[in-house]
Amino acid sequence: MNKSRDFLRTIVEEDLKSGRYKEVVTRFPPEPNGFPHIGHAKSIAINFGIANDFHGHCTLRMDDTDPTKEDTVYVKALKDAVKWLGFEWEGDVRYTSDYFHKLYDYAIELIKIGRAYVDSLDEEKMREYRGTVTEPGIRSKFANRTIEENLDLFERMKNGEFKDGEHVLRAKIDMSAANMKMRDPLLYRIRDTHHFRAGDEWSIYPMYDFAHCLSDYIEGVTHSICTLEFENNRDIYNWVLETLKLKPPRPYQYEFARLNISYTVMSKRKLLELVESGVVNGWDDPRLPTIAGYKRRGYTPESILNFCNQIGIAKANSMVDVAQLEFCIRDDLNKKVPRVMCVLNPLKVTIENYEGSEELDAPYYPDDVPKEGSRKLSFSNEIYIDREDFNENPPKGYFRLTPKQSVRLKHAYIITCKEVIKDENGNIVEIKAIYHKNSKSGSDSSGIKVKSAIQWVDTKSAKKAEIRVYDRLFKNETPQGTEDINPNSLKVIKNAMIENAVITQKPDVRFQFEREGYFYADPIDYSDKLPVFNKIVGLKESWGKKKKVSKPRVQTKKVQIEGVVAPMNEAEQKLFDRYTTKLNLNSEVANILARDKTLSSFYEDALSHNKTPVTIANIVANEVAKELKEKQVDELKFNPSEIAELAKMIDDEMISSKIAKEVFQEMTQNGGNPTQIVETKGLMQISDPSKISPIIDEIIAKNPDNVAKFRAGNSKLLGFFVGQVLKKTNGKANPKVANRLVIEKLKQ
RNA sequence: UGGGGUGUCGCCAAGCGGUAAGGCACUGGUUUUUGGUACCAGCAUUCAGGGGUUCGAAUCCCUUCACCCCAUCCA
Repeated sequence: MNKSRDFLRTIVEEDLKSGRYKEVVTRFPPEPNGFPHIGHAKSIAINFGIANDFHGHCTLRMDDTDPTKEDTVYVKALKDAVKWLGFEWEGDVRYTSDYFHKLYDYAIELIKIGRAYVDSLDEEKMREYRGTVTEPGIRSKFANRTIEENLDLFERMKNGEFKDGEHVLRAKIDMSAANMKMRDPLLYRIRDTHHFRAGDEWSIYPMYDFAHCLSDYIEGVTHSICTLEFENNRDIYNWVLETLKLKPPRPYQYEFARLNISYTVMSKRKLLELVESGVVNGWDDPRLPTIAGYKRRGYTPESILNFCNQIGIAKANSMVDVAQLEFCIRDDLNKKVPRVMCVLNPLKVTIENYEGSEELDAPYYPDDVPKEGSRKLSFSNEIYIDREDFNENPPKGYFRLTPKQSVRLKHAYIITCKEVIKDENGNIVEIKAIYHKNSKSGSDSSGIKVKSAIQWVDTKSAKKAEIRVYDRLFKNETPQGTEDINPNSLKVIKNAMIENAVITQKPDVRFQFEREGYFYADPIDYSDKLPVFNKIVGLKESWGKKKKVSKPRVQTKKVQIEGVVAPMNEAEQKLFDRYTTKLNLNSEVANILARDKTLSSFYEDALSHNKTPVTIANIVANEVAKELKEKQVDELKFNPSEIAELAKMIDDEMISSKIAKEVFQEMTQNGGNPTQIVETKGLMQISDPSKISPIIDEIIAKNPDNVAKFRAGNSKLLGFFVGQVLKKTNGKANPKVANRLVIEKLKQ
């Protein structure tokens, strides 16, 4: 864990420190109705990661409350994903369906205390009665059923006496709640469907909002972490646990932003569409952001996990650049994977002055990768190089083979082009070259300088291989649908030639094909007879890129239209006028006070104790206003007269405004008289220059770099020095005096 | 539109009143038998906009704007 924790870890740490929980318990709770994707990986990394970091544990729970959509194939995929990423769940896999009996009992309990009822409205009516976001809803007449009636009906629902949709169980909360989710949410619905685990035992199934919080509670979860779209559901989560009066400790819900990656889609629906329409070849298509897809493509779990760590956890909706993921896999593979040679697009080269054949020593790793191992490479007068590595009319800056430019064959000799053979259409079909005998790799005494070393394979020993080159699935950064599909997302190269050392390796191996990228032996289609490799990711390229036009950055000044502010009513206007003219408040402060009834009466009250209207106004309009955002006046631990007293101390320069904030902080938390707080805490301001001066000297002596920077014109640093003085004096130094003194001393 | 959220570099993201972290991307340079890697250097006088409070504001207050979520018997 690094120094700056994400907000979730901060919460967990505080809860552990405060003793709210003895141990942290999280859970990864997917619904088994689809294949997991990299968004799930983020959630897995968060939940299991937090549990690991704080020595707690994490459960894996299948949230299987909708029998119409769920299936065991997804359960398997989900379990595989967690395991593949290297995590272990606590105990057995849990299922919400395991808790159906307990959940049913809780529902009965809710009915018994009059907080749940059986509603028999049809779907349409129910929607109508729910109201809209701006209008309150109406309670169903069935909400008046007696407890006995509800109990009876609910039991009969369970027993399968009714058809789907005839009745539901609802929580009795508030049909006019501003939060739409709280308008008597559904708890149970009738589903005459076979459940993949519970079989046909149940005719009713609990809804997410009822099942989830209680399942968390049953499992002893402490921190229930989910994505942002559940923010509105948090109220129900709390309502259920609170009205059931469950024995503490109970879980609390926290939300984070789900993962989006550019050039791909993440929603279950869109993924399903791609698979079903045949745009991709199944859920494990290497172009898909599914775990199965990344796995088949050749991504390592380490790289995915590292990616999850890099992107962080926050609440802002965001879209991560794929480049970040690509960096992670390159970074991982660079350290791990052997380099071999493969020619994707072969061009024959005949070396006219070479006879016979030989075996060349070729290490698997470059010098900067601390790994051992090498293989023998056979070399003869007929080899293949990549067509891209020869150019008859090279552009400027081309480093490879040309009629005039020699090149090194990696691990072998330097060759020079002598003749270009073309077919009747003018296509290059062969290169005739000569090699330089004394330029052998490792014992080069030729003195020839070349600009690059290229990969090659010997025609006699090389094997044919199929290479599947994957590119991003979509053309757009934020694809909407199939219309944005990149038609070239898969290119199959049938005639690539690969050095035979590769073939002797077992599957589940990754290689770097030199100068091309990282490749993975396809776990399904690979055979020694027809090797098939998937391109995981290319090497970082700086040559091709230069030619691209870099978009000129258009610096547009942000212009924003100001909205209209509601005009003040007559009383507010009168108040405003009095404040600005009589009391000399600035218009902004006067405006804040005049428009807020509680604030203005608080202010008036304070004013009766002390006649320094401006200082009091500033405190009321800023500090008191902050408190009143979350509290009612009668909840405040301080009163107007104490605020007036605080203001007086500021005016008398007994304390600085900085200290005043600290005192105010204390007043809000524990109450108390400001004068007393200042006395007991010894917060009286130090304004005597002779006391502050030596401290400044000390700081100046300790920070010669910053002194130099300040003198060079970095005036921001004034804040740094004053800050240090304040720190040394526990905030008591008079900052105005300190400011003046620092400037004086540094100007010398 | 009512409610709930979120705005810090091209993309993520720290920061919680005292010098705007870090990663990716990008741009130079050094090393290099991968146009890879590694290394060095450069990349926010400014935190959605406007006001206010303060010696000092990304952080506190007011206000405006933009985006996301909520009216499934889905989760």
